[in-house]
Amino acid sequence: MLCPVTFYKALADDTRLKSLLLITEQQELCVCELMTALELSQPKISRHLAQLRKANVLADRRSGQWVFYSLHPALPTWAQQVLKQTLLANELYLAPCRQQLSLISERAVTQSCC
Amino acid sequence: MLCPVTFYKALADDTRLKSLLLITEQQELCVCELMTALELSQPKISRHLAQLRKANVLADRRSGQWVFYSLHPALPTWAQQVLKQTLLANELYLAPCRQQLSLISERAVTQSCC
DNA sequence: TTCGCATATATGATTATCCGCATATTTAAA
DNA sequence: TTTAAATATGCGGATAATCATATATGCGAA
Repeated sequence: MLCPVTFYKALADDTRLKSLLLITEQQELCVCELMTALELSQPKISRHLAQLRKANVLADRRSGQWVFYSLHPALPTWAQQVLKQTLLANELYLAPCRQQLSLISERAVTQSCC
Repeated sequence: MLCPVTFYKALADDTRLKSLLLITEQQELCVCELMTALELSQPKISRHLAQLRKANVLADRRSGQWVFYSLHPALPTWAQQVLKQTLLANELYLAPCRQQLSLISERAVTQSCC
């Protein structure tokens, strides 16, 4: 059972909120994708993702050397809807991140990964 | 224009979240009502309300010696919906506060105020 | 004007949060 | 088994949030 204030503390940071909204939009992202999308250091991303994991907001799945994060399957419906609404109503907030994300997906066609 | 992360920082504290949800539910509440509803000190309530006021989440209206707080008229629709959804999906979170609130409204019939 | 109630704010101490840096862990490939 | 890539975490140090206490302000009544 997710306490509302715990949930909102998870959203109360720029790095975490952007990560969460990007994951809401893209279903699943790995750490290196978030690193380049947000243009932030690896430990910083990783630490915030760990917080979201501990709060049961995100779930992680390892696939080889990559760890993919997605919304936790047990995340309450109301919390999911809050994320979706925030995403839809704040299109521009994620624009620079999407820009960066699109660059790696192009690169990924030719090169190995992130 | 309200930045999403600013809004969620406003919700990321127990006192503020409960105050906001109570105000969402009751339309308008004064400081002394929130004090007894949350069973917290006057300066503590006042300081958190000031934060919400500065963030343009709440609006204040003075009526004699009382100051009534309500959701800011310019609060974006998405933010209003987030509050409403949180309220509906977390009935029990506010139960003790409502209990305390009902006690003063009974008292208010006979006595002066809060 | 003086008093009392409701509310706001200043101050200093405590605590929580966030960060960079270094290092550990896990996995795949050589 | 050594190496490199991806990810996680330990450890201070800096910054910000929160709190309790004391005090200030604004308003109505006497």
